[in-house]
Amino acid sequence: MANEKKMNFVILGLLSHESLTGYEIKKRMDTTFKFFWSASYGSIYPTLNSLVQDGLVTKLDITENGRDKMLYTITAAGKELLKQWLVLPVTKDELRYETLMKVFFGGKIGPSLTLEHIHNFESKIKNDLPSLEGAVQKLTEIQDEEDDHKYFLLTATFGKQIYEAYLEWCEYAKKILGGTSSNQ
Amino acid sequence: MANEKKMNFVILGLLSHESLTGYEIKKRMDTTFKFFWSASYGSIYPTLNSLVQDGLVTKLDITENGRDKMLYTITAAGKELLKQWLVLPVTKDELRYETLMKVFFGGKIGPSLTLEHIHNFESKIKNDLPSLEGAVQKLTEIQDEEDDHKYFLLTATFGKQIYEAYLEWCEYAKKILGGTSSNQ
DNA sequence: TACAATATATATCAATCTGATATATCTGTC
DNA sequence: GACAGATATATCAGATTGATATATATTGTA
Repeated sequence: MANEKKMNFVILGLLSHESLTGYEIKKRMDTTFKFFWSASYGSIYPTLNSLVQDGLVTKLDITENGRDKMLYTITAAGKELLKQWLVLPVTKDELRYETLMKVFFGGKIGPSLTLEHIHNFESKIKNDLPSLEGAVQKLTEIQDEEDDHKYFLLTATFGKQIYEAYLEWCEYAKKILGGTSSNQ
Repeated sequence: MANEKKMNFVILGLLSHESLTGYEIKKRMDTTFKFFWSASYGSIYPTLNSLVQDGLVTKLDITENGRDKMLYTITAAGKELLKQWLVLPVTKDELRYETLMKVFFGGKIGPSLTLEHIHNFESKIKNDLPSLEGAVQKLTEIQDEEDDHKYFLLTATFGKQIYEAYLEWCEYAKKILGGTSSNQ
């Protein structure tokens, strides 16, 4: 249990909220989870198959609008295993920023080319920030005390706050690197 | 070139500053790079061998204190390839926080158990913050305009600022989750 | 109406990386 | 002299990515 792969639990978690297809699971990752987790189809589909094999999820072949889909639903055993995993201590929190790596070695290419990486980073953050702000706004308005919304609000707020910190750092970086006229 | 693995360039970058053993490379990752990049021995040693094969790095078998070491040194070709990679646009910046995942699904286990994850997260951040603050302090005092220190300062400052943002979020999370008396 | 572009949907695989494990020597200390 | 901890290298099963392939439905537009 302790060393089972995490993708199992990420998918069980999503399915604990509602039944989904593999494609929909990928979409959730690319939107809701975007800033703290990601996964590729190459891990989602094989994981779903193994979860079915282990009786943690059931697979239903449905046809919608003349299109074939596999709808996955979590079982009681799946819910139980998810809970067991959720209480285990976190094993890894990882930040892997290629931008920071290129900034670290920026002395090899000079301030002007390094600033390009920082501008690209800033653009991506500015592009993603509004959806996080919207999520925080929407979740703040909900008053329901019983629901999961508190937890969703916490993750969205995390994203909003660190993205704002990123933008502050970008301003600082531009000040530090932009003051020089040399390009190499 | 565009799709060569990143570990090549991380190692070339470190070796562009000074010659190192595989063990020392790992140590740099675990200290200096800790908060924005990591690597295991299982990728470092094989990568070093392939870099030697490609003529980007030379390997020197030395004996120090009666102990055998392999010292790796970057070649001119290696320096050139590193520069070419550094100017390429960043392909991926990734945050993968298991803590956030467990907070997101916190409704399944309740506020009390979710708070434990947040406390653990907070402890780790508080433990790592002083070394980042020390690095920022030290690098700020350096006045040398020609050196790489500006770039090191930028990465250290990034770490300091986001770690501070994390701690602010922890306070907020404790307020949101701590106010309830229910434990499930 | 025809066409292109995009979204929906699943599947597979080589290349890569992690985490664990193994082995061996050196250093400090009790 | 026994033990823990640091130094040093190596390998491998299992997990994951990024690319690629295939096929149908929907939407916009000319």
